[in-house]
Amino acid sequence: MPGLWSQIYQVVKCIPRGRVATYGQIAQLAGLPNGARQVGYALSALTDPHSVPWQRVVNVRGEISLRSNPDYADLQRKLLEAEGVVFDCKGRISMSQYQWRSGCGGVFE
DNA sequence: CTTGTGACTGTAC
DNA sequence: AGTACAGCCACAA
Repeated sequence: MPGLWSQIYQVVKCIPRGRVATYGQIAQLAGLPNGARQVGYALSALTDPHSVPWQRVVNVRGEISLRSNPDYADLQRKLLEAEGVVFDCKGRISMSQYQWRSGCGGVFE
């Protein structure tokens, strides 16, 4: 039985390439309807960034959040652009166009 | 157990 | 559009 954080990581891994998801969305899919902050905390505590597409997680406004590491924010944007995600002049993503619509195999739908 | 902190979100001004 | 505040949850001290 995986813990809540493992559940969060699992959901993040389900985000398809070229798509993004919000913290609240992931929280809900992971079983934490009000745990958006916890999702951020889980990602900040990520010990294995290599196996989790954390770059596909953004806030509900379509912006990159990263508070303590603006350095990583730049990396996140680069990675997303490499996947085909386009940022507008204000550094935001068109969520209506890129937000991931859950479809992890049937359970989440 | 209480307090502070954080990669969040929604409402109000 | 931006700023301020208040809920929210898990973790460290």
